[in-house]
Amino acid sequence: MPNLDKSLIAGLPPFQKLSADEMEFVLSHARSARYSRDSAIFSQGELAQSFFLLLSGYVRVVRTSPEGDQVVVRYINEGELLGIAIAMGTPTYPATAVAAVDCIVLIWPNAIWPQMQERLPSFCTSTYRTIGTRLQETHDRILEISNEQVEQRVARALLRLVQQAGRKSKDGIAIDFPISRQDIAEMTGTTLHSVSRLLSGWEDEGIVRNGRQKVIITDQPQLTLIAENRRTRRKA
Amino acid sequence: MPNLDKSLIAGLPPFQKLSADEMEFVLSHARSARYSRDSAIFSQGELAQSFFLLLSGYVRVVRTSPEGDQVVVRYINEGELLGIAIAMGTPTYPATAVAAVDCIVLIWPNAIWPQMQERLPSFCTSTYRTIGTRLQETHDRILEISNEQVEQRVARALLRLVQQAGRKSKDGIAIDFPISRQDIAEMTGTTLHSVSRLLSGWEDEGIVRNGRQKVIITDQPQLTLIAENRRTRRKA
DNA sequence: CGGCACTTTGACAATCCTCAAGTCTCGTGG
DNA sequence: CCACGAGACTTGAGGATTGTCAAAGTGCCG
Repeated sequence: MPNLDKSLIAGLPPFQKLSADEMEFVLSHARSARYSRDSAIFSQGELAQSFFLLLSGYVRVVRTSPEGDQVVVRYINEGELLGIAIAMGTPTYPATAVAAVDCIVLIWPNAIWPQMQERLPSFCTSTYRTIGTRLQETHDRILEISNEQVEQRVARALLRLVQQAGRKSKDGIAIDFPISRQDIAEMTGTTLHSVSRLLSGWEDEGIVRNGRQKVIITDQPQLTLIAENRRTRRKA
Repeated sequence: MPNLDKSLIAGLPPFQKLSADEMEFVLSHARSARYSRDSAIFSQGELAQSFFLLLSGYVRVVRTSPEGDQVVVRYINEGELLGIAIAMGTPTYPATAVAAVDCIVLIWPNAIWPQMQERLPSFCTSTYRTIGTRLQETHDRILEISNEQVEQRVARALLRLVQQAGRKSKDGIAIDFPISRQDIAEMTGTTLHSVSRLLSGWEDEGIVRNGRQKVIITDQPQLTLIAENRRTRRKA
């Protein structure tokens, strides 16, 4: 196993308060792996044997219903944990994680979780905070889907993506990973057709620029207006 | 402070594995309180200073958006924890808890959480499992709202209520607490009007019997059919 | 260069929300 | 005990939003 350097994880929230020794301990039990774009890091229903930290790239987490419908649960950024079924007492992964771009992850076997709980309480606290935050974000999403129009929801989703994974390009702010209309639809509870229509309309108004699996936001203030104005009927 | 008897909590999942001494310890830090119907146990945004266990009654947990829209996050049953912001590292309560009927709760100050973490790991593990389960249920709800019609969603919500708080009555299975059309609407992301129409229709078909803040399910198999029989929203 | 996946766009329709007007139930106070 | 009022519920009409169906572009990879 290659040596993993402390600089990989130093400064990341989960490891914020750890001493050099403790980071050594953490890394000594981790291995790293590379996942190429569109490959699965773990799959829904699979027995959870490890938990993960994303070192580089972006991961899309997808949940599938028994009927085969899907939603995008979230996108994971660099430095975030994923697959932490062990911390939730779940024997299997509750969703599927797919590399949205080529990714590098650290992997720990679930077996060391008890030790970490004992020796690194600050790490665990951080993990539980992460789960709590995600629960609340999910509730906010239910509020959104329940009470807002498709237009607002898509606008908000884009703004969140900009916030989370925006990268300055010369035309505006681009989402830093490939994302399809279908993906956006699965984030907002609508269809790819509606998303496509909205994006086309916004492009005509100079708010975004569209491409294949690509969205560039060129007028964020205007998009924010759309997200907040419930029920602004704009005509051609 | 009145003496709290171990029999109050013995057998409840969070305290399953505790010794008599440990239960003594837990109870020595708890106080009990009574909340009358429609009163708030804690409020969204309020500084979280305690966590709770519902001994008797039912509690409705509601989340409100900045715009004032509400959704019912869940109903809490007897024996369940609520207001466990401390376990999620949240300084304030993320939702409001309202007594759906007269309730009795146990209350612990957040200050003793660190001690419990240290002395009663099984209790904490159970708490984290609870949070994990709720996160997954919430994701399932997003799947439902995103992909199913109003009719299916309301049917499913009723079935879940039956499962969770069904009580045999001579006509069928009644929901064991008062629940309005508006409440059901806020559970399913629709309007009280749509819920009312559906329930009226189902009453005509002999599937339910309706009353003021009351629903009795008389034909559960038929309702299950409605919940599952969905016009799929699938794409090519 | 061919094929595939992604995207766009039009036409149409239905689900479900909004608005509006009642009716019914129940608790409270006279 | 009865009347009253407020909150809960029902129901109808109408139409906007947005999903469905269909078909044709378009960019990209091998």
